[in-house]
Amino acid sequence: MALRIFDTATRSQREFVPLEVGRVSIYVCGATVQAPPHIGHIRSGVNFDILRRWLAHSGHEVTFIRNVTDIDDKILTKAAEHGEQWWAWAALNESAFRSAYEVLGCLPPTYEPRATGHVPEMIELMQRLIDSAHAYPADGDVYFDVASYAEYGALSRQKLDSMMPAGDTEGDDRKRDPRDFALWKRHKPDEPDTAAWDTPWGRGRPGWHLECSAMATKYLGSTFDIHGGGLDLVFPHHENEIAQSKSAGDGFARYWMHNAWLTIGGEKMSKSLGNSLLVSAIVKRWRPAEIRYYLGAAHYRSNVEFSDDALDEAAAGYRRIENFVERAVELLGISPAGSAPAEADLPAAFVAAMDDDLGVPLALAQLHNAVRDGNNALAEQNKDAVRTALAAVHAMAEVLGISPLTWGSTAPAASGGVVDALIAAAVEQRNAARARKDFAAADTIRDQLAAAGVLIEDTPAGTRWTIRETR
RNA sequence: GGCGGCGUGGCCGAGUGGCUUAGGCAAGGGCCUGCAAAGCCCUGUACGCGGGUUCGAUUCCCGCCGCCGCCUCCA
Repeated sequence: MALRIFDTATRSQREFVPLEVGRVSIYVCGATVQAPPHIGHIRSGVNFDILRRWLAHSGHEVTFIRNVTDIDDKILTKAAEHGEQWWAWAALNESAFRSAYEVLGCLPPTYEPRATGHVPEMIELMQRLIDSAHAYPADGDVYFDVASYAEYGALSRQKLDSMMPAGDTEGDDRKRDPRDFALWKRHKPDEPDTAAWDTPWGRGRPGWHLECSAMATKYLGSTFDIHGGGLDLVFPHHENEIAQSKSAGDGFARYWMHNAWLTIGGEKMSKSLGNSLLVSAIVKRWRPAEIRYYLGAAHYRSNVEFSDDALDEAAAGYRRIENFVERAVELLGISPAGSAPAEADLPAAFVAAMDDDLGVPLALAQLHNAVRDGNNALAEQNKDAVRTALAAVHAMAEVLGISPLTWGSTAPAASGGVVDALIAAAVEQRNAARARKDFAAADTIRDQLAAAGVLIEDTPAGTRWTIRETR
């Protein structure tokens, strides 16, 4: 059975068949770097990272492009507000985005192109559109002639006639039709000189939609497999990309995937609503692997309502997996840093769940079942069964990007020799107290260690201890 | 006004015309433990409201209510 994905264009599940056997090309709309990332942005990153991992795991060589929109109206205005050059402001936020993706375990894109680095490609695309009468220059602006593309509105199922009248009125006096959208915006006197590039139609800067069409086809070819992004990009952004690229004669994306929201108080988290929770704040309260578990656990097309309790719960779920893995590694004597177990065949139910439009919730249930099997094996000290379970757990978790073996743990050895020695000494004293049945003394030591963030567990194999970050 | 999504047990969150009613978290009971912790076993009995179709609907159809998204920058 092969992967089936829900294609926004058809509003139905379609079997995924790549253009070229064994290779997959994916373009995901990344950030407009006008502000630092909030966790909703990274949810999208995690969702598409899981897609990518699943495709890679099922034997595809994946080319994954995530762009950076580093020039637009808001970048200019926000940079000005902060007294920064627009390019410095964009670079600052771009690096915040990149590190947020990285911190939460998203594999780096194959290429991460910036809009400002692809002006020649955009000019070339505009020229093709003008030559074929799908676009027209108008006093320094260049507009796409929406009426020239019969399929306009097909992706979003919008009819031009029934759209709200308001919309983007900028340049209305120069547009042939108020619904035409800007491919290129002429330079305005109050904007920095550095934010303008020369074109055959005058100096100016790219419109939002043009860059993605230009960059997607540059890196992936005129027809590619999957185009992704957040649900809010369906209209107008993706609709406009399709109009541009197909009018220019490109085949463009074959499947469209859109992730739903991280909501807060029932509403979409967004920069403009002012209800954003920045990644930089969240990572101070939960470990990255726990946040990753939280963001990835729900189906990508479901809204996820943010709450502290929900994140605590996700953290508990992750720790359940982590506890098993740590104890299994101890029993088997594998060094956590080094030799990960050989990859096991994934359980059929896990594969079936993932193939069903990335059914992570059901796949995660399989992972937890394997953890339970592993815990039972651990209780019996059955090394072979533990090894099997560990391999399965790691293999499944790795697809989801939440394997404790990859994330590393708060394992004792990581804390350094001196701390290790001190804790070991305390544990030794406690065990001596227990041996002479002085439980009051033993419990005092345990409480003191707990206050310092060291948790003690007495197991059949002896006392083990772990350091847990307190928050 | 147009287009679209959602409403499941204490909570998060899957799923399905009946059959075995996911998984996690929390709760209660038990096992284990000096006591814990971790873990394991057992328990809860849910599908917004009103109709309809059906032998049977949470699942299909119609209506209603509520919430949310897009149509303007937005993952």
